Amino acid sequence: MSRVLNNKGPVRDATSRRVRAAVDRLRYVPHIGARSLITRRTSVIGVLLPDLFGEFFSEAIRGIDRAARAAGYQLLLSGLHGDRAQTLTALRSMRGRVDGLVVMSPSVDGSTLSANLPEGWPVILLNCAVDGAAFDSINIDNEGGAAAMVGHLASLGHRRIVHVTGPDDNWDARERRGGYRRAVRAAGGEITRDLEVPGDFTEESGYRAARVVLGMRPRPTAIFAANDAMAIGLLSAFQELGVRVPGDIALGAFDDIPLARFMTPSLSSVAVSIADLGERAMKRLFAALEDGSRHVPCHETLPTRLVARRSSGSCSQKSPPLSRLSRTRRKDP
Amino acid sequence: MSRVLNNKGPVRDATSRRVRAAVDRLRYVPHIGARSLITRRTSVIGVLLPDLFGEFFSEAIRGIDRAARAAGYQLLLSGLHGDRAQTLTALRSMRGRVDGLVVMSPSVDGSTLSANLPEGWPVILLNCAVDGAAFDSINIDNEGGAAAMVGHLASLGHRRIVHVTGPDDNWDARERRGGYRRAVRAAGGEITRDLEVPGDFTEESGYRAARVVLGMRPRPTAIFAANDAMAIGLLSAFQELGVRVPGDIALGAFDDIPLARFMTPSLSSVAVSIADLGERAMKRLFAALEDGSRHVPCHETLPTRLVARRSSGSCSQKSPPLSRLSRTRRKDP
DNA sequence: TCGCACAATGTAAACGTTTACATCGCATCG
DNA sequence: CGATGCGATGTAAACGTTTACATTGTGCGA
Repeated sequence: MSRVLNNKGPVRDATSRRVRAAVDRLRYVPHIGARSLITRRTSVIGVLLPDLFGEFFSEAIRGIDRAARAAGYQLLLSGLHGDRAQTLTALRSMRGRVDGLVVMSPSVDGSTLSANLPEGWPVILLNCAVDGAAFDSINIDNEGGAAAMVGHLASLGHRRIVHVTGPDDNWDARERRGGYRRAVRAAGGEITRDLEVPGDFTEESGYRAARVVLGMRPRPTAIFAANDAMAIGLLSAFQELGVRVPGDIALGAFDDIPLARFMTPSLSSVAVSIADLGERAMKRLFAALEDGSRHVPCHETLPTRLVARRSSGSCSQKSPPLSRLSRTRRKDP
Repeated sequence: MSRVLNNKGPVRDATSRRVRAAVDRLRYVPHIGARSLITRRTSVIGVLLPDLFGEFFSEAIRGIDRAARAAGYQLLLSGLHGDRAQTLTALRSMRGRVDGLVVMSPSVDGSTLSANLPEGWPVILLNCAVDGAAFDSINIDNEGGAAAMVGHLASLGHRRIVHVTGPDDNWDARERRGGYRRAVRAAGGEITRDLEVPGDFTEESGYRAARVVLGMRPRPTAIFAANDAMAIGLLSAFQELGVRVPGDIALGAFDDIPLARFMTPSLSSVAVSIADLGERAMKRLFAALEDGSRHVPCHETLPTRLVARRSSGSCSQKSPPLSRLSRTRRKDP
């Protein structure tokens, strides 16, 4: 019976033993679905991610899972592939299955989201272009990180700095471009639309951007790529074309994926602890869950860290120190 | 009412419209949890993974999610950190929440698993050390892949080939060691316990193994690392110590993570399509779901592909071809 | 005109838990 | 000795759906 399994209400010791014996004998396991119907809590958190791809995603999940496990929650995962209808479907099928929601969707606009999100649900938005106080949110300091990288390049003497952008409909991309512009302006550098080469966060678009950049006159002396993947594409192209980095042109990027330090030359980038982002989001979600309906949404911005390596020309370090090795632990082959 | 939402039973057009109007007006959304109580299906698949870490895991999830989404299923994710009790807890809290299970757990033994798995549940085992016909299973051809890599090294003239192993309790690791031994024997090479250096799949253990290998007399001419992460550790150590690869010592590994081709020198490895593994598993699971109780468990082994790059000394290719670039697409920064 | 078949709709049981409440036995106290 | 209170246990309603079944309404052939 329910009272002995959950230690609720008074129950005599003998009875408890008798019940437990029967439970064992019949291999009875409670049906969690039925329980959550009456309890109105599922111990499940819904997680909506933009794309199930690459290090970024896996890091985010790792942080989220760590916090969830610690709090006794499970994760209902959904990777929404940018499609609006799919987002809606995913949201809908979460109803009645989850206690709260973590949504990371840099390319979905705020109104769509808030229109389809259930009223009273605890929701944490990660890196969403949603303004206002409607929901809790945690964002990466894209603007500050980008400005730091561009400032770093400027401090090395560069004044003609190209920015290879991310997609226009991506919130992170827009923020990073903003940081780029601010830093260029602050450094008294040149700021034109021509210096912004459109990309889409893929390696391939970086590869293509390389030729565009090399065609510019006078040739820019530095590039800030909006993410590491595009920087890798740029490096590949430069290597093929015999352009030396950072000798002929300096390069900085954003994300600091594990690959970055293994590139030749090693890639200067802006690091952000994605796992922390996820873990933090969950902690806030649990807090909101406790507070119930009387919860004031709050907004947080996670700082970034500039990692100067060889591609920006600031550092002559040859090999990575061992201390960083252990970070990339892989339990599974 | 249920009949109009699900298009079951006869219902007049006018009534249907009237009901739908009310549904819209009240913003009614069905409670999926309650529905699954009576229908006895949840449209959710439980996924148990060894560790939520790195490319390997994210690729697996990606394949699983792709197939699940296509079939209208959602994913209940759980990363079990090797702990037996946690595995049991995870399994238990899946009861009543999922229609089927995908379990990837290279370090859990078969008896533990089959003892705690519900009787009639459709379950697919990935890379598990579970023998017999109890459950469906899909495995990677670790043995064959390892043998291919070692054979590749032998064909380049190497006879004294070291194997840096994975953890002993890991099924993949044991299989790969078996492949190593078979290939060495077949090539008439030296086969001693001394040539097997213990590792644990981490970069750090690879780094440490490097010094062990360099201390051997006569010095081995080639190394087969049981996974890429350890090979990266080896490369770091060799670089620091001024040992040239493949000049002084050749190196081959296993997994072909995206990083492999960006290392200097680029890393020869054994590729396996993890995403395919996941997708395949889901398809089989759905098939089992259809068949109901009358389903014969079947076992499958996924082939691997040898990718010879510079670290093994077989190939002088300098930069990766563009065609491979698009594979590493990252939607999110 | 009266059944009759059949389509449309209303009704209630069922799924497997939790929990509020009723009941019962027992000891203590007036 | 009977009333009171309390700890232990039994009972049934509730959660939000689906579905089998009962009921009602309608047109049609006999």
